[in-house]
Amino acid sequence: MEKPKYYITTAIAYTSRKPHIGNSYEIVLTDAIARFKRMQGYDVYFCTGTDEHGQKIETYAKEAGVTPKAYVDKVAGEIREICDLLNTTYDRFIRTTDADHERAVQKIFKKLYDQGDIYKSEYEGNYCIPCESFFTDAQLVDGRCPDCGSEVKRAKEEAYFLRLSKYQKQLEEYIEKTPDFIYPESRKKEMLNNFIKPGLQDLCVSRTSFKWGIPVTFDEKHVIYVWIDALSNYITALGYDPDGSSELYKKYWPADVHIIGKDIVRFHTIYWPIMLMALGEPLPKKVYGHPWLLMGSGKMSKSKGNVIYADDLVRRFGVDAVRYYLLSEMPHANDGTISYENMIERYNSDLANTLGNLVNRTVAMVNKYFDGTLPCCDREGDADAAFKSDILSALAKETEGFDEFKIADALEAVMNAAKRSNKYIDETTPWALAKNEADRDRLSTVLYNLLEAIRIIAAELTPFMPETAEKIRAQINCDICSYESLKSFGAYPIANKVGAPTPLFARLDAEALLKEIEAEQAATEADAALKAEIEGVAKIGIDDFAKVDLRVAKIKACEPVKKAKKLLKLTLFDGAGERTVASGIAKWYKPEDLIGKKVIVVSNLKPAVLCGVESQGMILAADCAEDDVKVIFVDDAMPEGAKIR
RNA sequence: CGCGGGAUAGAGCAGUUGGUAGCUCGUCGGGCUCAUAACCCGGAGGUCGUUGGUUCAAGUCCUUCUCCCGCAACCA
Repeated sequence: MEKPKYYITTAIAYTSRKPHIGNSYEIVLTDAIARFKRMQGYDVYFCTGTDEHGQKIETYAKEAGVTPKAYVDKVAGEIREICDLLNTTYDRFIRTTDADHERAVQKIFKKLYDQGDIYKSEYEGNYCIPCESFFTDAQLVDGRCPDCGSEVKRAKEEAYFLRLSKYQKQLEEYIEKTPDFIYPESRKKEMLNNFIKPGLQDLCVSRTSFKWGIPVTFDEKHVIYVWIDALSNYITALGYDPDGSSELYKKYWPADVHIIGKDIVRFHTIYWPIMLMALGEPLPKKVYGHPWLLMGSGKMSKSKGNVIYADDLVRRFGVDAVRYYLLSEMPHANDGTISYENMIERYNSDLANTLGNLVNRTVAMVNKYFDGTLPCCDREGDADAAFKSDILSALAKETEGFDEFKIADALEAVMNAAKRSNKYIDETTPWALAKNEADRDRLSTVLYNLLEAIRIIAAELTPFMPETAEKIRAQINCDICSYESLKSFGAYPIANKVGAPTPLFARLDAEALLKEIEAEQAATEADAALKAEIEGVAKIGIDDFAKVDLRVAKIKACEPVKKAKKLLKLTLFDGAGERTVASGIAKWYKPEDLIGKKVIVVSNLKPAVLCGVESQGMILAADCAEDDVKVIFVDDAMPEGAKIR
């Protein structure tokens, strides 16, 4: 019988910069599922890759002084290295700059255009000249540019559009009729209520404002914008072609699941299905929007200085420990937090103590009492039936966990089997049996049961920790690990001679390690700060500084800005008159703290509209620490309007 | 009232269709000595954020408020 197929994908990673550990979670998660499905007997195709076009990359490349292609080659290389470092088993690593992808995307675009689903029109919007950007009416703030506050001009730009509206109803029906399509469930409502039901606007799918993209074949001044380019990777990777797709495509499409971050659920459950409908192709069966991995309390970001990279973690803890930690610590729906403390704790208690020690003590006993080979396995005892049944029940729990994308639960089921095995050792006290020659067969049976349990555990652990599973198999000298062999007890060959007991995970000294990490972080932070100082701030001449007009001003009035969390609206007297300034300091100051105080205002800053308030300048404040800002107050004796230089 | 998610033991989290509040770590006590100062058992610790309600019964359903966090947007 032919194996059932299973097509699984991650989102493709944007090649703007090196991804941090949060970005890497997705590939590990997907890999665990892919490996499990393979173990279950599915014919799995696992696709991941990189999204490499767009204006942002064009800009970054320019800043770096290299071509966009050179830039993305470098970052895509880094991303792929991380995937490999994390021991992930993707079948294809697609890049949106791959020739086959580009060709297919152009054909898709043409097909949709020819059949009228893509049409040429004008992007009519409000154009801000300084920002060189278009904004919709909804984006404008008081009729001005939301970025710089300048006046905008009604302008038109030629662009191609995809008719989302035409498929809206069809999509709505599909989502409602396919309850499993969007997962977790909570996101489904969000999509339907917030985006689909209010009505879909046709999607702008081309750009003329930058060049770094796949050209539209029949209209060279346009490049294909991210949607059609990036989303279609899931089919082009398999060899989709409007003129006749590959066998690979016919075999694997539709995807069984797209694993993506929760932030892009919208694109995958609205734009992508509609593209497929327009192409007349089947829709993916499921889209799983996984939660975010947070570092400490906030999202990981470079500016917060709390970024952790996969390679740092792997270097310190080993690849399987990192995989274990990511997979066990992430809830299936809520965001998860990671920290070094927690990571070390889990490493010691779960990997070193529970799992590593179980294998170690068992193998040690088999060697110590029987020289590595057990004589028999048929002297049953009271504890055995319950033990075997508990061990065997792990498989169903693990399977259920994977089926529901509750990967941490699946992993926990396996680790519980290891705990159960430790308990069995206590129940049967092999060291006591060893003292009595009459109990020799019983002792052998107990150890056999343990080896068999370990065999099962190692197999079940493979999707999460492939290297460790392999090490365990080497120690027990048995590589029987098929899914079928996990359903009943006793596949371990009695005649096998076990290897030498070698600790799988050495315990970590938490205190020493944390100290070391702290020191290292402090060093890199200092490095980064220094670097920023040297590189980030270019030297300016006195004439540049002279362009900035700083004045002493008195705060006459102050109030919070409605609909803005961070802004305070200040009314300043600068000697010549009153002016309004919006300042993002609401978190640190109350209006009454400020009224009457004197501050420094940048008086010749171009006005900007923020949350409906026109801000005519800015007041100076210092970033004192992570998340701490202090306004610079000046001596009350300084007259309003005094120029500062 | 912009949208959405949270608030459960010292910490981190589970709690499906309402029916005795659980897990991991930590902590305290005990057991064991095969093993990586590991393993096993037990105890303590929670008015499930707040107010009111529905019900025989509410962590779970409805309601008031408070506080956190994402997104949108705005740290001029």
